[in-house]
Amino acid sequence: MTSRSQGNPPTVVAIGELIKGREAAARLGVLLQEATLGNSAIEAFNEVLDSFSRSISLLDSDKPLEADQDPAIIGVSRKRKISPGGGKKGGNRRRSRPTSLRMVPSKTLDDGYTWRKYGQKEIQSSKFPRSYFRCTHKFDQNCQAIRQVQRSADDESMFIITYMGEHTCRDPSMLPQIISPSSLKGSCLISFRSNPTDNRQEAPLPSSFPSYMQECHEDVPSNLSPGTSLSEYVARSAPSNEGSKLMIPLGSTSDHGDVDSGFQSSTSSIDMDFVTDSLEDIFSFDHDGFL
DNA sequence: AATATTTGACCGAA
DNA sequence: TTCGGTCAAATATT
Repeated sequence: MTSRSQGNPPTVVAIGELIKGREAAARLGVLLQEATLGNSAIEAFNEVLDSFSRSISLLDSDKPLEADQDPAIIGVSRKRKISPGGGKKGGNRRRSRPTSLRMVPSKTLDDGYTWRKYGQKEIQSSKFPRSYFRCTHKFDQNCQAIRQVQRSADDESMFIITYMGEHTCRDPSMLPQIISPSSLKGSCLISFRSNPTDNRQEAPLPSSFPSYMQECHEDVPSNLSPGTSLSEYVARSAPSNEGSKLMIPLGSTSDHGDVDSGFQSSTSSIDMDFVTDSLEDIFSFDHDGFL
């Protein structure tokens, strides 16, 4: 049955509606960015998202958001239970709570990283299946980044991409385009469409569906029960206006106590440095439309 | 041949 | 128990 907030159907439905509204607002945010509107517009947009998130977390009292913090980056720590497992197939290790979580609405699945799909699952609260990706370099370089991709319940041309963990890999093929994969502010997304050298997709979205065929094929079985009620923790950004500068939200590494990974310490900051630096140089970001 | 995806089973948490 | 996340064999793609 409805796992979270069960036993309270109206609330569940309300939450679902709020989540839909939030997704729609998030999409609007993308458009706002593309339109390069002023700060005030984006601020207003952020407020809308914030209201949605707050309402959702209020209603969903069973699962209070880690509020007060930037909801777009929920850092939680739970010890992973290592079960002997041994021999048997199947996931004997359920994913321990990620050190960071960011939800990003996007039209394309390309974010400059290389992902390997490792699963797909129909989920109760959505009519579309959820796909699970891990970084291609998980074993290569012990990169712990994963992401979940799900088509938006409201607008199937949009995806809600949930990033968990951080990239500790340094794949040369992705360096020049690493550029803020999850954008800033958690719910806004930058659409970079400039990488002639790389064959990675990046679709301007000509037709109805995004062309993200390079590494993933969401086929959308497109039939499932009419999941009216969603129950996801929705992450959103807080008005943390750092410096109106583009920033790569790799961080928030503050404290995971649980993931091993020996060498991830400084890599991210190095990359950030490199990226921000070269980006400003190459692309000359003057996005005043950004916060 | 190597590499990536699909898909059902397994597992832990709620 | 159900639900969602992961594994890994089978299959597809390169």
